[in-house]
Amino acid sequence: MKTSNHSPTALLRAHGLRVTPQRLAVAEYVLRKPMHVTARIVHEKIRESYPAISMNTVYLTLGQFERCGLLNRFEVHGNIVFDSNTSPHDHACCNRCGAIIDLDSPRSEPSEQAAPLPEQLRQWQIKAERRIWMGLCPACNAESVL
Amino acid sequence: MKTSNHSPTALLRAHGLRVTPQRLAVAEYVLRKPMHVTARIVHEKIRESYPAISMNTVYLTLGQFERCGLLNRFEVHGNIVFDSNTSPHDHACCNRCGAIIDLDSPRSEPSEQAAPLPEQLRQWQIKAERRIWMGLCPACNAESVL
DNA sequence: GTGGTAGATAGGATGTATTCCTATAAAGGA
DNA sequence: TCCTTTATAGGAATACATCCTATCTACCAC
Ligand SMILES: [Mn+2]
Ligand SMILES: [Mn+2]
Ligand SMILES: [Zn+2]
Ligand SMILES: [Zn+2]
Repeated sequence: MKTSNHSPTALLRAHGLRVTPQRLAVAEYVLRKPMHVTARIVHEKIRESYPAISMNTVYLTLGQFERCGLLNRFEVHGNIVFDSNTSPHDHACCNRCGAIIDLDSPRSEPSEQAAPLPEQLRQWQIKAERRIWMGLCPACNAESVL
Repeated sequence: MKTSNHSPTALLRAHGLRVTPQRLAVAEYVLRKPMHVTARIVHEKIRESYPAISMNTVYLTLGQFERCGLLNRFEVHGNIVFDSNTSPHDHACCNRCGAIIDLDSPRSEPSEQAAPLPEQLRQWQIKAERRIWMGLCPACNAESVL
């Protein structure tokens, strides 16, 4: 079993990216498990172990990871969110606390669209479909009743 | 037939908004037909006939219209877009030229969700569902082939 | 009509997320 | 080890949205 192929270092190499401490730190934090992060969150987190990292590097690195297919990007409430779960899925976002959760989409296979492509888009070249439910998460909903 | 009830003036009054020249100008431009506009676009347009209007007033007015249910707000590519088509529908957006089109959703009645509410959201209080297809519109797609 | 008051506007200041620029530093191949 | 290419840090620049406040005005009561 070649675990080296799954290490962050090997992952970077496999995508033609030079292995730098900054990229390793970002990869180890972001790609470890499915998560939703903003550039600011990544910056704050990485600085704990790598205080000199700049915001610019975080943006560049996340953008590269996106271009490599290691991350997806979407927006919610005007913020850019990076998603390390790259399989097709939908989201729900709490309007109050900002929590974002993954939804198990009812798609039988990854390439399948969640919904049939509307008639009007027959001439379009569709790259992505985004679905997001907005509202109050259970915790915030309970608070708002008080 | 009381057409006055459908005039912009009557519309503002019906929603408890004072009738000012600025609000009238915005209402006449934005609520005339279904459209997607940003605050910047509204500002530029209104200034043609009302050069003194400020960006701040445009933001305030659009926000008030939204709270009255006369407009919906969503985001695309980091920009806030106001939609004067307030019936439930989905969108497609061109990644290249930014064009946004309405999609006839396959919803039999306005209150119906376009897709069944996912199991995981049973405890949530959902306020809105957003669906957007991203890609290249026919015109931009043709250009990209050249 | 007039006057008073609550609400609206203009203009500018402020905040914040993202991108751009550039000199320096470092990765990795020869 | 050296060299070339690429990455990084830091700061400037941009762009959008919101906040603040003095002035103005719509409109209601009289
Ligand atoms: Mn996700
Ligand atoms: Mn629309
Ligand atoms: Zn919440
Ligand atoms: Zn286009």
